[in-house]
Amino acid sequence: MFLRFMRKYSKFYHPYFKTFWILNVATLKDISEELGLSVATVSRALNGFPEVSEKTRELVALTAERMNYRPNRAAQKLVSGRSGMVGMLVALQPGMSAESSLVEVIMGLSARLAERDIDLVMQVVLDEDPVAPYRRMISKNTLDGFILNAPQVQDPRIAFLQQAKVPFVVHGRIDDEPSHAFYDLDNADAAAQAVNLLADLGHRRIAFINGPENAAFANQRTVGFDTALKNRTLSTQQDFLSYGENTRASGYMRALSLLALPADQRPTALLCASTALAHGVLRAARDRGLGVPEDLSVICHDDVVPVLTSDDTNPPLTVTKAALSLACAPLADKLISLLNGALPTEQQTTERAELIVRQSTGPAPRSISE
Amino acid sequence: MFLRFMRKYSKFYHPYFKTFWILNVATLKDISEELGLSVATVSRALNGFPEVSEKTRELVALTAERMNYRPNRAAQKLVSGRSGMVGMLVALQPGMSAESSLVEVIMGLSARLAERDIDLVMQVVLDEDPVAPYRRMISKNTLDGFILNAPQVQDPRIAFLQQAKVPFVVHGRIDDEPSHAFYDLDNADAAAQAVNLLADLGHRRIAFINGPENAAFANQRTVGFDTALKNRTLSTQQDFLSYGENTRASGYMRALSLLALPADQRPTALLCASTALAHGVLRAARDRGLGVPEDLSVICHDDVVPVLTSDDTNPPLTVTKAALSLACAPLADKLISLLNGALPTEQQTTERAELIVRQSTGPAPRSISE
DNA sequence: ATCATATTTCAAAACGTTTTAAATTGACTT
DNA sequence: AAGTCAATTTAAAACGTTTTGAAATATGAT
Repeated sequence: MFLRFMRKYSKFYHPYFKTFWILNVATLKDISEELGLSVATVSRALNGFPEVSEKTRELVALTAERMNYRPNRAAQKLVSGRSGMVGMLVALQPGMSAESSLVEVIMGLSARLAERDIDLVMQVVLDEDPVAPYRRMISKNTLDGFILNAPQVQDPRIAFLQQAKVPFVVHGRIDDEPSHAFYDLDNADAAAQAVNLLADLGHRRIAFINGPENAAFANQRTVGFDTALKNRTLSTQQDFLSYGENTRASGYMRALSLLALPADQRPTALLCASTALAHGVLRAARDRGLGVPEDLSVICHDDVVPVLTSDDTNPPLTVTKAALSLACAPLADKLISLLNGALPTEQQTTERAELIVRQSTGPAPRSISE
Repeated sequence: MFLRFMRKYSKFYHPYFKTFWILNVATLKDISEELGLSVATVSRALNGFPEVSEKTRELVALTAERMNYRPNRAAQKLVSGRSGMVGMLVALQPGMSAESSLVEVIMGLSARLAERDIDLVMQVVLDEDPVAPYRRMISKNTLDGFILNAPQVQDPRIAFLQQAKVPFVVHGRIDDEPSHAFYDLDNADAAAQAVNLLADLGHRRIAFINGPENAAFANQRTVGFDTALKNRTLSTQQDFLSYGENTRASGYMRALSLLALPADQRPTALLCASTALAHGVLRAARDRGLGVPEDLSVICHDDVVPVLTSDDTNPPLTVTKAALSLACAPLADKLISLLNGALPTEQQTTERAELIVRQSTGPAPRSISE
C-alpha cells in the first residue's frame, strides 16, 4: 500500500504518464460503435481494401471525417512496423555549424515529405563513429528510412544500412555504379564542362581548388577534371589540384599560394568546387593585384544557396549551376518509393549542371599563356 | 481465396507492411524468458521502480545490455501516451529560405535533446494559418511537445497550444509576464544598454533600425529604446524608428533614407536590431561618404551566428551580444521539465546581453551634435 | 512454530491498430 | 427450395510496452 503511494509521488515515479491532449481524437472503436460495425471493417474501409462494400466504405469515410478520426501512429507502427517517419542524421564537427546548403535541403525535404504525411526526424550527431548514430536510431525502431547526405568515398554508413536492410536514399553517390538509391549531380561532367570552357578560352594551366578529399563529390569532380584535361591534351600538374574545406577562408589561402608562383608558372585559370571557395579566390586575386578575368579566370560550381551568391560578386562569376533545392523533391520521392517496395537500383537519378558564362572568365592572358 | 491473392498483389494492397530490419532487437519478453522472470518485473527493473530487489535489477540491467534491448517507442507511446519526440514547426514564406539563426538553434536543440534520448521532428510549414500545422500534428498524436520560435505580438499558436494543454516552450516571449515557458533575451535591456552607451558618448539624435513590426522581440526592443531615451531626457522622433526585414538589404535601404537628411537633422547614431542590418548600414554610410564612427556611430545586437559576424567588419562593430547557441540547452531542458510535469511559470528564463564596445561607436560629432 | 507485515514477483488487462481465419449474408443455379 | 459460390463482415490474435491488483516470498516478532 505504501509502495503504491510511493510510486505515484516519489521521485521514482516513472516519468511516462498519461495523455496530455484534451483534443479528442476518435478511435476506430468509436467509429465502429457509432455505426454498429466491427473495428475490422472500419479499418478496412478506411484503408481502401477491396472487400468492403461501396456503401459501407462511404458511410465509414463520412463518419470518420465527422468524428475527426486520425489513425494513431504508434498503434499502426506497433502492428505494421511502420511509423511514417524518416530520419536525417547530420554529422557536425564539434563547434562547427551546419553548412547553409544542408539547411536548404533539410527544409525542402521536410516540406515535400509533409505533403505525403511523413515526418522528418532531424538529429545532429557528434559521434566520431559515423555508423553509431544510425545503429542507435534503428534499434529504437522508430524510423522507416533515412536520407543520407555528404557521402564519403568509402562511406561505412551505406554499407551498414544496406546490410541492415533499412531503406535509404543518398544525396550524392558513393561510386559510379552504386547499388543504392540516390539523387546526385553529375559532378564529373560539371568539372569537365568547366575545363572545356577554359580550354576553349586558351587556358593551359588550369588549377582546381576542390572540396574535402574524402568527400565523394570531390573525387568525382577530380575524375571529370582529369579526363577533361586529358581529352584536351593538357597536362595535369600535381600541385594544381588541392583538396580542402569548402570555405571562403580556405579558398583564399589556397589561391594565395597558387598565385604566389612566378607569372609564367602560375595557373591562368582557377576552377573552384563552390562559390564559397570562389569568393575567397576573388579576394586573393585582388590582394595579389591580379585582374579577373584579364590575368586570371575564375569558374566555380554554384549550388545556389542563398547566403553566398555567385552573381553579385565583382566580377560576376562564371559557374556550373545546379540548385540544391531541386534535389529535395526527388530525394523525398525516391525514399517514399523505397518504402513502398521499389528497388534501390530503380531509384537513381543523375542531374546535369548548367554552364552559365558570366564575367569572371576570359581568354587566357597572351603574354603568359605562350 | 481470390481476394486473399488480390490483397497481396493488387494496387489495393495496404501500403503498410512488415518490419524491414534484420537487426534483432530484444523485447522485454525475450529478456524475461531468458531470466525466467515476468515481463512486468523486467519492465520495472529497467525503469527504476523501487519495488524490485537490487539483485534482480542488476541482473536484468546486465542481460538487457547484453541482449541489446531497446524499448520499442511505439509500444511505449501506445500505452503511456508519450512518444519521446518533440516537434519544431518552422514557418517559411514560400520561396524564402530559413534564417541561419534558426538553423543554429535547431542544430543545438537536436543535439541537446538527443542527449536525453528525445528526437526532434522538424517540419517546414507553408500554411498561411499559423495554427493549422500544430492542430495537424497534435491530432496525429505523435509528439510530446513543441518548441516555438519567433513569437509574434499576439501569437495565436501560443493561445492554441495552451488551450490544447500541450507542453511547449517558446524561444522568446509574447509579453512581459507570459504564462508560458520561455527562454528569452532581455530585449528591452539590450536596446537600453545601447542607447545608454550612445547617450554617454553625447549622441542626441539616435535612430533605431528595428526588426519586423509584428515580431515580439522587436516590440520589446522598442520599449527598451523608448524608455531609455526618456530616462536620458532625449526626445524620440517618430521617423527615427523603422521596422522591417532583418536583412542587409533592408538595413542598407533604411539607412540610406535616414542619412539623406540634412546634416543637422540626421541621426548621429544608428542602433540596429541585427548584424545583418548593421552590415547594410555600414555600406550605406560608406556610400554616403560618412565615416564610422567619426560622422556616424553604429551599434547593433549580435546573435552570434556564423554567417554574418560583427567583428570582421570595417570598423568592427560595437554590439550588445548574446549568442543564440546558448539558448538551445535551456530550451531543451525546459521542455523536458515540462514533460515531466513542471509548471510553465517555473520554466522561464531571461538572459541579459553583454555590451561589447568596438570601433563603430564614438563621440557624437561636435559640429552637428550642438 | 506461527502469525503479521513488508518486500518482491506475477498474471492479465490495456493502449489502437492490422490481419488472419472463420462466419455470415447475398445472389445465382438447379 | 436447396445448394453453391462469391461478397461482405466479424471475432480474435498480434504487436511490445506499462500498470493494476493479486499472489508469493521473505522478514521479524511473538
